[in-house]
Amino acid sequence: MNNKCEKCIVKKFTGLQALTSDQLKCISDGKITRTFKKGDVIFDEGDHLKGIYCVRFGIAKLSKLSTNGKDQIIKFVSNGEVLGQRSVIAQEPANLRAVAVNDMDSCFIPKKLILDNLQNNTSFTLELLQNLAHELKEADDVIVNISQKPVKNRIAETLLHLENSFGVDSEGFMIIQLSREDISNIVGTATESCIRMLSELKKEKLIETSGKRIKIINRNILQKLGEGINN
Amino acid sequence: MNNKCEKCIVKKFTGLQALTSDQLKCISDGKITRTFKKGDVIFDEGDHLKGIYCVRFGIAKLSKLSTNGKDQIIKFVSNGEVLGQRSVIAQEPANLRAVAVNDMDSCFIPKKLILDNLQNNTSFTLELLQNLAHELKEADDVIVNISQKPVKNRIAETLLHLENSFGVDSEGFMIIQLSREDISNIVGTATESCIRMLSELKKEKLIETSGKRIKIINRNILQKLGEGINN
DNA sequence: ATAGATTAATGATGTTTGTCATATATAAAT
DNA sequence: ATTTATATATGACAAACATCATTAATCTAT
Repeated sequence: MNNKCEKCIVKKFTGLQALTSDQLKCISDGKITRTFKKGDVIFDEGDHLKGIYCVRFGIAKLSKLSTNGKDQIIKFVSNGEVLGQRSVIAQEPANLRAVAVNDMDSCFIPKKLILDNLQNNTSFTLELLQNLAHELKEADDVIVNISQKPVKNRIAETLLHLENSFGVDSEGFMIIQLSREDISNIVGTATESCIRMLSELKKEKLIETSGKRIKIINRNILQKLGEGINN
Repeated sequence: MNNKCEKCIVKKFTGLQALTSDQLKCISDGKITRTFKKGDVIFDEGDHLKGIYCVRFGIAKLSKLSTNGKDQIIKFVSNGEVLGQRSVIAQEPANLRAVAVNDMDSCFIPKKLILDNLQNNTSFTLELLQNLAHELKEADDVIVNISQKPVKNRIAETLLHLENSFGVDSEGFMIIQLSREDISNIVGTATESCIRMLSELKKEKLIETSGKRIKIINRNILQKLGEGINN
């Protein structure tokens, strides 16, 4: 569905730098791959990352533990997108925890290679810059939404966003399957509140559910809700 | 107080690129300066920026209008820091609005010069990359705080952060003076709620106020509040 | 210095959201 | 297949927060 491998940063810089280093060649041949099972911690807050992960297949969630014990989900990363680049670029410990939402295949790119390329490969660096610029915009938008919209509206928006990012199966159910707790940790609310709102959306015939599976029925009204329009 | 001009990105790249272009020289001589008065809009959401602003003196706030009519403040920018780089780098319209909190002097750097340097000046590009990486971390932290901590705790944290960023005068009052509405737009709450919480903090002898001026008295307890510890 | 406008403060009240308790459904393990 | 654990659902209630109304204080302009 969402096969963005042509956007994968690995391809970008293998193509651009014409394989000057052995390491680079090694990676482009796909030799350093890492697989994770659903629930595996890819890296944790405070970890010193030895490289970045390019997701070949699967979905990871990035989250951060709050002092109140809740684990706020910041964003999801999937096919062709990259995990851990901020920490490696800034040469700082990871600010977020990365956990596999599904079974996951990734390509591991050692830190050294990244840092070498930062020095020598302008196209690569510019690509990263665009990446961070985009992430920053998204983060700012999340700040506005989360602080100013009520829970129900945030859930509506989250559902649309998840459907849009990861697609639906043949029956129209969203591919990504999250626990109610995960959803509540995206919108920043109590799990019970999240469940209640989903029930409401169900009663209002905007969504359907079947276990963890969620199907969006009335995209229009959900959209309006997401934009903060309540009736 | 907070004279970070040695960190100013202008100095960074004038120093590093040894003034190869006339434009560059012109800027480093401080010829293209722009001043703003308190309340002036430097740029607005959706504007196509023709360059970035390096703040020489003063403070600007970056905010974004929510669908509920509230103007969420995302961050402040002051001496030696840069405004508008994300939009120029990404070559996108501004995602945020920038308004002068004080009278403000800035150095305007035309877009063309930035983009040229992105192609040719690795050190400059790396500097920007570090910048964005840092901003992204800060934005992620804000997401966690704003979604998981109660208003009072967020206000405590905000006050400490503002004092820390902009310093205090000889009497110990914070240099930056914001309206109650501005503070409420940082923490994402109603103005009245914000005022009530400030009154509470005053009763608890954690802060003192005199008009818009705020002085922090008990830094320790405020710090604990900011960390989410409520007694 | 005074009038008018804006901002701050506080009370009363209603809404939203969180917490705790408990029931039901679903998944996992033996 | 049956038990055990875990996730989902819902009710009852409490806490946090928003909204509206009103008064007090501060700022601005003449």
